[in-house]
Amino acid sequence: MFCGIVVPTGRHRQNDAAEGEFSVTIRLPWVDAMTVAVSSDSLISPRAPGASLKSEFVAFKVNRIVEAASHLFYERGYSSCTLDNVASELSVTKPFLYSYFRNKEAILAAICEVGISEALAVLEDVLAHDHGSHRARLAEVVRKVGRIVIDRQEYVVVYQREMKHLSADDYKRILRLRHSFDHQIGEMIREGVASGEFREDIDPFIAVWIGGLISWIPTWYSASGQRSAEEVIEYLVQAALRLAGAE
Amino acid sequence: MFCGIVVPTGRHRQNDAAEGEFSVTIRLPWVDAMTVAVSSDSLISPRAPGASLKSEFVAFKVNRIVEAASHLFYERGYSSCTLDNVASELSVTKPFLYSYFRNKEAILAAICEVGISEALAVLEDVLAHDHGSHRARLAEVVRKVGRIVIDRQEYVVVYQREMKHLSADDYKRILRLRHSFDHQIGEMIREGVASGEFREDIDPFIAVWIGGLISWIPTWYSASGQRSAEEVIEYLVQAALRLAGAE
DNA sequence: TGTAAAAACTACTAGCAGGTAGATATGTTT
DNA sequence: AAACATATCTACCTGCTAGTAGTTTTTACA
Repeated sequence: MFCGIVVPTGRHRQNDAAEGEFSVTIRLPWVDAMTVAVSSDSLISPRAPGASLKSEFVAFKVNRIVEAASHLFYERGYSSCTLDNVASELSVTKPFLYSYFRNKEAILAAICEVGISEALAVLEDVLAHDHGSHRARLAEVVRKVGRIVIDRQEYVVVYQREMKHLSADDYKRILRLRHSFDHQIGEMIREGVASGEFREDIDPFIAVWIGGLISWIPTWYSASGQRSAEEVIEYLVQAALRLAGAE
Repeated sequence: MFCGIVVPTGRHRQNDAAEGEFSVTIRLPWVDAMTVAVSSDSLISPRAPGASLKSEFVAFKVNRIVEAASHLFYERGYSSCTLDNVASELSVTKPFLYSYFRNKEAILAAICEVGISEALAVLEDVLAHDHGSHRARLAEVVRKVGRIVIDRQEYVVVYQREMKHLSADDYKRILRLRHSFDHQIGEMIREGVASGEFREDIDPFIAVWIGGLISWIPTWYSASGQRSAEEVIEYLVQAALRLAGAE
């Protein structure tokens, strides 16, 4: 709609009530990172119900910024990539970015949050449902998280490499998400061992090794390479089960 | 000796012949990255035989620079870390660095080369000796490379994260080393499968998964953490053998 | 079509960081 | 001790980049 960022929609309509409600969350014009991951639609998460068209516009633009920045941060590194680079990638100008993000670091925080919050959501979804066995549950978590790190490849790599540039507050917030994820994975494996489905003689920190398998994928996987994402994920699941001694 | 970089030696002696010979390799004062990894002593590789005392001084200072830069690049990232930071870490000045390295990127190249060239040396050493079985040979390679990535933790992480900032030439040179390493590991595993010692139904790219296990260690291992390096390495070997189906 | 509000832009600043020229200090040899 | 060579430093330049103030353009709606 504006300057290369075309909002995909039909008619514009003002919804004052909804806008008022939502401004608590969106905090225009300083959209903070937390909100980004939750409120954006197509790329990052489902449309927030009850959001006004206007806030959807904002979420859409925020998303496009995060997407473009993620790609450039991935290629050139966070510190070497200028906001002018990001802006020109989107055919907008730097002050445009500043009307959606407090500063450069806030864009990074939004990127870092994508991968980990999606992984956490998937994990909690799997844990909430019954899968018959601990083995099946582990396989399902690994399969889904594997899918995320492949789909969000650039986000994940940027997160891994550039997290040190986050402000203290953002760093703590994102680390909390990460710890919650790690903790739940660890628990899941402990339960599998206790149930007798996984071998008892495995490394008590086996979750770390499985995490390595998964975390390393985004650095070597190439969408244009020989192996399809599906193939990689199947072998990943096989490798994870073998590490857990649950073949 | 000068300004915080104390060369640990007794007397100074001039050895014109040796100096002349060596200047081919050392190329004073523009020591390039290749030479660094080969010519430096205590930290990176054994003393080059026949080197003059003078060239040892140079190698020592180059080493100290690489060490300090590696640490700061690890903590702050390559692009965010200034050469003034590196210089003040060593209590020297920026032009001092420039008399040992062509530019900032050359320091990065030296860092990147440490881990991969050591790993390659270890791999070729293991392959040159008989280990009785393919299983034992794989275990030995994994054990030794695991030790390197732990000992050279910061170097390896900087390499993984910052390689994109290398000049095209340095990039190509270091990537060649890396490819040679990957290729030989792949061959080793193929031989193990062919011999019947490893399972046949494993992922043909299993070396990539084992590589992930190893490459991920430097990002989570902490020398001050609960687990000793030896313990981590033993579990690493166990995990690698299990992935190869060679328990 | 006119008008007010929102969105985006142009043009700028201040500070920083890579890199260098020339001065100074240190060591060596006779 | 003088003279030369080497090593290191001081002081600077230049280009770049995060962030901003104020102006212009676009949109929504009467």
